[in-house]
Amino acid sequence: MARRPSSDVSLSIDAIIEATIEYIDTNGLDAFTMRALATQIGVYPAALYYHVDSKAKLVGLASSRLFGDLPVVASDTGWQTALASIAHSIRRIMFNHPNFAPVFGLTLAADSTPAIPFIEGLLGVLSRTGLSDENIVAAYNAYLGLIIGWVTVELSGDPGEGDDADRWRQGVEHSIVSAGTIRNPNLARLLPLLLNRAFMLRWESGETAPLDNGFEFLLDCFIAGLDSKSRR
Amino acid sequence: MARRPSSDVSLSIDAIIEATIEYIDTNGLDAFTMRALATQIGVYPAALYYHVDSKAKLVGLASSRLFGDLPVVASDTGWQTALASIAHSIRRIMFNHPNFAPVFGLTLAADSTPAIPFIEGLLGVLSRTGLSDENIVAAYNAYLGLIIGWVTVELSGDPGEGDDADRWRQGVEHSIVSAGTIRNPNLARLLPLLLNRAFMLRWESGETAPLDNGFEFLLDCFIAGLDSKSRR
DNA sequence: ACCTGAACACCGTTCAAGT
DNA sequence: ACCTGAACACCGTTCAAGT
Repeated sequence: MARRPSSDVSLSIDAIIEATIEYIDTNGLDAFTMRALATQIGVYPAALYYHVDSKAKLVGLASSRLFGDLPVVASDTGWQTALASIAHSIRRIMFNHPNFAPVFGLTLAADSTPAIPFIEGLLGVLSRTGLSDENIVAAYNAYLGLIIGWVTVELSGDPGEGDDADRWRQGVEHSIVSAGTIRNPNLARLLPLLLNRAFMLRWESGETAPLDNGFEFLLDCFIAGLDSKSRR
Repeated sequence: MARRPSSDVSLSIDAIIEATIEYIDTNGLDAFTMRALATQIGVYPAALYYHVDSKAKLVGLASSRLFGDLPVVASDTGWQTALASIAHSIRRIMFNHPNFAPVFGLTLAADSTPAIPFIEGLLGVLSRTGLSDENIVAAYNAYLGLIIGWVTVELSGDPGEGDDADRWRQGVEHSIVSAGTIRNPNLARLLPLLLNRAFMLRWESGETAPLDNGFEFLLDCFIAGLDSKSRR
């Protein structure tokens, strides 16, 4: 309850970022407030503002930090293998911090200086495709946005807990099933495969119901398409 | 300033949703509060809660509404053309409401009953590929998540206005340029093509600096990859 | 049924004052 | 330099009371 002045805790921007990640991981993004973070650290809320500009920037810093130690890929593998490997690494990181899903996109705009070794490595892999420089940049954007964006929506939309969510779940299921009639033959045919396993037709987020098939399919298509483009 | 009891305004869930879209489009998501919305409508804040459960659900309803009238694609075109056309339609809708970027992902989890005609049409297009039912579902998820997710991150990360943003922009540019040295040869070579035109290396969001090349490249790769998969 | 008016329990952020 | 203590200007949401 009472905040301890806690002379043993030395505040620093790094410690604040680490505490932010820990708090959001365990309590969720909605529960994250500057006051709650201050209480957890054992300090007055205003103390945070000596080290941090605003709550929004702090969350952005925490999100960027998560991508800080991306593995640098070995340079002796084929670029197809490397691209698949990097994609799985990023998705794994995001799945390790699902509560950050709504803000992962911010990382792609924030100051990414610490990610430069990763960027350099990725550009190196893409350079091995033999594409033109213009197409390498296009492929870089296509690839990064595809991973971050796709997994972001995969992890989005958790309805939360409680009876309210249960009623919501049943309502969604009922409205979908009752729509799969003669008017919607494709929906009716695919219904068993779609229920809670497809975007717009699910009631769980990727955290509890990952869409592995969809992600692998997308990655396969992208790499295959990149391959056919590079051979031209 | 003073709220008018305004006997001429009849409140309804539809009117509230429309007002929400208008407010967020013009003032931004951060500025959107239940109190501000009430003031704009000319009603007391508590009045909104007679029609709406919570602010979060209202924003979700507004986001879903934006996708409510997606064009149903003609059934006589090739599936490749249809997929490209639908993708561009969705991206256009999202670009018409860039302030909704952080919540577009919610639409893919929310109750999507009004979107069922669109879903049925998309499943019909994908059925024309000749893929197995399992792969049709995988392709459905790959495709929808790719569009919504990619454009979401494309539109994310606007740093806002003001001198603060200007200093941020220059700081990002400087740190990138100074990193493009002998240690990072690929970054150095591609620098002119990357600056403000690539994820993690830009200081404008897609709203002011769209990444058309990246999106077209991704769409091309996906459709080409889907094509090669369907021929097997 | 639908809205008012006021209140409750919070927020992010600022700032003088301490050390 | 770094944190305290208190305050300011807000929030979302609830609820009795009105009509």
